[in-house]
Amino acid sequence: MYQAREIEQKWQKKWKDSELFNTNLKSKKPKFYNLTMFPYPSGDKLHIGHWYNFAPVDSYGRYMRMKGFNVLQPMGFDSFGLPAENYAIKTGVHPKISIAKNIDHMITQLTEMGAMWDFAKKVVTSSPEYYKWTQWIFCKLYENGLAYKKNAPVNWCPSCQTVLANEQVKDGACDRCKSEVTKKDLSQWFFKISDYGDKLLDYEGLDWPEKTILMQKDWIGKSSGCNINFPLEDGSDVLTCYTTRADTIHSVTFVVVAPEHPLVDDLVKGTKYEKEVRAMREEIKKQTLIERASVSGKDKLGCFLGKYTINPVNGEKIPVYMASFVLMYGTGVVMADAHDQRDFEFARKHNIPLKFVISEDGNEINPDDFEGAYTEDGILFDSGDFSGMNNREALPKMMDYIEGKNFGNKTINFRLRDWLISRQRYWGAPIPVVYCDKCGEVLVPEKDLPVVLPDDADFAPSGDGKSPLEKNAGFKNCKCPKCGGKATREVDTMDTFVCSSWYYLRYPCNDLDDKAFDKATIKNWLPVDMYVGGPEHACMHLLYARFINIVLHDLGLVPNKEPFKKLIHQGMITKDGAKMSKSKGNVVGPDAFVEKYGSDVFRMYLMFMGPFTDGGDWNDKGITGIARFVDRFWNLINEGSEKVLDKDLLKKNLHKLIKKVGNDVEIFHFNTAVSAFMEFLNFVLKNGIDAGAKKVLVQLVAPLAPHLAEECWEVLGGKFSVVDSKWPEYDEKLTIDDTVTIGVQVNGKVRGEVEISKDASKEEALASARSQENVLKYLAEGKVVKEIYVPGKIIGFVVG
RNA sequence: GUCCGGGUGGCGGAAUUGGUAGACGCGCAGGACUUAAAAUCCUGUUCCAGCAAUGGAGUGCGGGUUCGAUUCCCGCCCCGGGCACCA
Repeated sequence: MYQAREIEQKWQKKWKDSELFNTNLKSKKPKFYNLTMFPYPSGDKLHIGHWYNFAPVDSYGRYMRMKGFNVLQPMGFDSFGLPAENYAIKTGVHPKISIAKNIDHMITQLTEMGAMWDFAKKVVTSSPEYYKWTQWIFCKLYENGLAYKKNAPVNWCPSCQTVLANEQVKDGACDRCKSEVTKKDLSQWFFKISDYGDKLLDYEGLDWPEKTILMQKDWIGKSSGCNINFPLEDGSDVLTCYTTRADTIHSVTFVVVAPEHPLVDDLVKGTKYEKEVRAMREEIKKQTLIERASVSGKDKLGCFLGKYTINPVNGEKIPVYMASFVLMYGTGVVMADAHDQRDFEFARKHNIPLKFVISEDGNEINPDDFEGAYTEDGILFDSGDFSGMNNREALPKMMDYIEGKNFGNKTINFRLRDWLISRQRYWGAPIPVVYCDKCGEVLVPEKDLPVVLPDDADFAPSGDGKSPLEKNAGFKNCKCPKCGGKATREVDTMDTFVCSSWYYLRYPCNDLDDKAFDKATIKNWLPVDMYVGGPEHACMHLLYARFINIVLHDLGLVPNKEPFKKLIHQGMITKDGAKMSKSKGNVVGPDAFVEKYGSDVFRMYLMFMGPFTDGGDWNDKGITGIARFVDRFWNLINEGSEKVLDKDLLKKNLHKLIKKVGNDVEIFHFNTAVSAFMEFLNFVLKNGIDAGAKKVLVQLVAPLAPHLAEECWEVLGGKFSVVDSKWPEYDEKLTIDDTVTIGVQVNGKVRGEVEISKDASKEEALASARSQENVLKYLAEGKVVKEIYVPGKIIGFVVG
């Protein structure tokens, strides 16, 4: 019986004492940066999801180490943020204290996992040594015009009492606490990520899941179209509309302005429409994001602004409206027509005339005969010189025409908004800016960093939307770094996603006190070769980190443009099909299973459950299969019969196993790698195994069951440590069988099977198939009209 | 609404440049060992019929292409995820 707990503790101690996992960054071996998204030290325990994510990453890292790479596999803690602060508000325990305690506990558990974390390089984002450099990065962005403060309607979470970035709002609700998000006009800090749309759309050289790239692309939302100028009839102003559908310009019968557009006030000022428009705007503002989006087209709010404008292509006089369905995207003004469903419905409601310019065959059609918009592509009519053309083919030509006539100009738009990074909360990195009576907004110089977060703040939210630091005079009042005069500090803190957007740069440079990172070290170690984390970060952390890295790259601070070369997402572990959560009370804790079966069994079971990217549903029962496997493995190594029945077959199967396990681990298919071990074990328990094969077997299992392998390796007289032994090689020839068993089909139905040489000729194969009684029986039913032989796959007859 | 994934035994899952569907494990049934139990070992296990050989059905549903389809094509249904007034 394998004494898992005892043996695992023995090796955990030895690994620690020997500093086996402290990566020597200067080694001559090829580097491999193996990274998993660092955990948030909330609660004080690793949950099953952490294990499911981390253990396979470690298995992969161990495999790469045995393949001869100098593997850097660091671990750290994303320790700023709301959970710690909310916990503090609830219990009165300072986040600094609870975070330190949780990190300690998590390190103990992470060690029990038996993973080769390099804790010597750990980062803790809430430590001044770290956030000093988060602030420094803020400064770099500020100095280059990429960080700015502006007053804007922003997402506000009434429950978290803070603003949120667009990326942190899901279905109109706070991504953290699910409260409904409202809009609030506040002065906030932004990072100018919207300038980086095109650079972020360049995925050259990245080995990322298609889906993740697609999600980011959708989020960035590049669209090309043109801005078309519609002069007001009275000549007082010009309305610039953004459209991707310049082909419908001849059907435009009205223009619509977004309610938030400053132009609305100018247009109605001093007219009889002023009062009505103002009331309508208030009503629209009262709607939440969800309401505004859920109302169907014909119920949209809006009204006439009392002005007319001229369609530049045909000189027609058309009315100007304001409506809730127009967003502050593009120019915030759109041209409207019968080829858009929203426009169509809005026009019907307000009795605005409509006309078509596209139909299936180019013959004139009339909106009066239609219930809704005509949104299909087709042939243009009533469109001047473009009549008779396919609308999609005409589109680029019409844009050229519009530009040529000076009616407007081609332009590109992105859906991506600037990243709102200020938070009205205590537990975050202070924004290194002060406000001086004399000098105005002043950036804190590098020599004065970090701006230290005070320990004595009253972290309870004030309820007025202001940061708790507002009331901390010791923090707030300061001297201006420029003139030495009286000044106050910025009291907002940074979004934790800023902290996590550069941590991967810090790990290999963690011993530097005088800079965030060292260019030469970065050049050696970045990009991250393998990055593993949840898919929910596609448009948050993964986008932010790319943005920050690209900025640092553009500033010449980081050699590589992209931070993460290969990306993989782990799936989610559920319980009875439901997401595990404390509130549902269905959380499965790993500790009891580790206690009972040991870490190796537990992590191997998680890997055996299914493909890594799929996740799975937790079931207490299945783990016994892995426990049995480990016991049988242990017994085999210690007392397995060395009397081998078939030496050649043993050798062949061993080489097949080497190939299979290596290939599977490389693509994170741990489930089939474990299956292959079981099959091999079942084979050698019958066939017997020799000492050489035992050693190879132990090496192969080392990435998946590190403690078991280390102990077996010692038993077999191997030199410490097994992870520093060379991964076994296989002979391709030995992995191919000389004979194959293939099926014989008659009219597509399997009627027998034959064992033939792998390179048997068609004649040999067919002859062998005809020797089967059952096959002959079916062949006798008619005349053979076709004979099929696919070597190694199938023999087939078609009987007519 | 739209764009991605996915749907295989009682369960987790294997197998796709079209070629014997169900590897491996769990569970279950029977047997061995034991006074007994646990543990362990052996045998069986997609469903239906049959002692068996074997035959029939079968990879969400309905069609199609093919000697042959879980795999390719068309049309649906269901589940998971992303985006959602972006003009």
